[in-house]
Amino acid sequence: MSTTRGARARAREEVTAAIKDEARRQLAAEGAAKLSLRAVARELGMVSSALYRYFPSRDDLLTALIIDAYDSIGEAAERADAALLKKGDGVAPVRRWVAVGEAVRAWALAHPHEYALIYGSPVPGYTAPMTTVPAASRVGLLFIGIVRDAHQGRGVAEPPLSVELRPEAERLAAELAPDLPPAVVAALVAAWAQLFGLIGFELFGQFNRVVEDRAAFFSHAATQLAHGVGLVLPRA
Amino acid sequence: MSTTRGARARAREEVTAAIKDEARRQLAAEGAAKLSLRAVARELGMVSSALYRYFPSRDDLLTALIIDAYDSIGEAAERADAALLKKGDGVAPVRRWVAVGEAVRAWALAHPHEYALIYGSPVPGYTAPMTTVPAASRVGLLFIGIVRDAHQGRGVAEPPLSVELRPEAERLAAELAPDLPPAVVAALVAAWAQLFGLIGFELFGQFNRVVEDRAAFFSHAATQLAHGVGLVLPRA
DNA sequence: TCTCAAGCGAGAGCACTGCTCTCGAAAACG
DNA sequence: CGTTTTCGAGAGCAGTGCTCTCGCTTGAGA
Repeated sequence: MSTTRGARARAREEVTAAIKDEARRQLAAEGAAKLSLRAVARELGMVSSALYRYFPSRDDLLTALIIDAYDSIGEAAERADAALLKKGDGVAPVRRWVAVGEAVRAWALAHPHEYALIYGSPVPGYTAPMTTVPAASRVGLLFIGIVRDAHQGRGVAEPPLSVELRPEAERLAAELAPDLPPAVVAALVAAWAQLFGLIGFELFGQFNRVVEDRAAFFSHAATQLAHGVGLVLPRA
Repeated sequence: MSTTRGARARAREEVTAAIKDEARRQLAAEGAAKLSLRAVARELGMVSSALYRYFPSRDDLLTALIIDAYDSIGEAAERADAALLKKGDGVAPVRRWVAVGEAVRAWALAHPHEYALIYGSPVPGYTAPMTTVPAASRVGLLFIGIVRDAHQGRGVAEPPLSVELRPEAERLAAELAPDLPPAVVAALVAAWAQLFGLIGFELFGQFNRVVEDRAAFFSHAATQLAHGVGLVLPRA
């Protein structure tokens, strides 16, 4: 199939991958603002105009990197959860929640510029195209899955829900997890955003000269967030 | 004083202010990435090199805008709190907390690019200079003040605190608010970061196709955050 | 009051960017 | 085999941040 489809197509994929790799290298080294198409081309031994055969613009290259980053952080999160599940079958959902949060944080610390690309401020004029949606959803879906498992195991205490938010909570639940109580889904979405708020503040320097033991701080806060969603502690 | 110090110095301040104003206009219109020194100079009817008499580099202009933005959002938050306090003297701290949160969110929605500048990903080679610290602290200090007032009024229920976080919590309390219990201070710092996480997710598009009634969602989440810090509901 | 250094704007110029267009070679297809 | 598509190279355009030099203006000290 894809091998018979010609050396042409295969070469194209290879060059495309090489461009992305080099771009990712520059991204990690200097940040998105200093990512230069010409520098990428130069490093690859080709001329800048040749690069436009593969990516119609700098923003399209960025978009490709964004999707890859979403997939990378999503996979890191999923692996952390899977590794925990493999250890034993009685894993408390709280532990899974915190482990996934810590995995996300670890990925962010290891790839700060890529994290900034996807969870920081959107770059130029640029609105993320629909193609990024599936990759971007992976971490969120993982959290939903954990809460769902907890709910099926009767491990969820329903969080409070104000009357003002009830309609929105029901809409959220219908769209994201119809099998979960609206109050849980609303709390889940909020906790999801808040978790990334903690990571963003740490990564973007807001915790400088404030929080010192950031790992402990994050784990504690993530645990509290899990409680807020209704995930209860394992019976000690 | 400053008037006798010469028309020279006054002209300098005026030009500096004009540059910042025009830069802020471009920032609001197109974002930090498209802020161009040359375009600012062009709009002001001067040549680009003249601008370097006032700001030694583009990054220095950005830094000035960052400080102004921090001051602006801090002032917006403080005004919201003051306005609430003026209405009556028995204002529940929870209400103040939520009002300040909503003011911060409103400012962010009104100045998305400036918000991205200060709470989004740091721009080029970054490392915010020390000079930004006081302005950057205003919102945080305001939250601390609210919790402190609540504590003096016996309106704080101490949040849970894991043994792992106790040392860090005590350090935080000693540094930020020695008169408050470490558990409260730790929860406060976490809630502070989480609140901006909610705003960032809304502003940077993470809530697109997810949360619809964002105002209600934010108010609810902010209220929950206040409870997490220990601010209790007013006795109904 | 006069003088001279400091402050300032204009202009040219450097190295760099994203992007477009054209041209010739090479590969793929009929 | 010929034709069409694909690709890289090169030149070029408009724009960027930033530096340097050159004169004009202005304000402060002798």
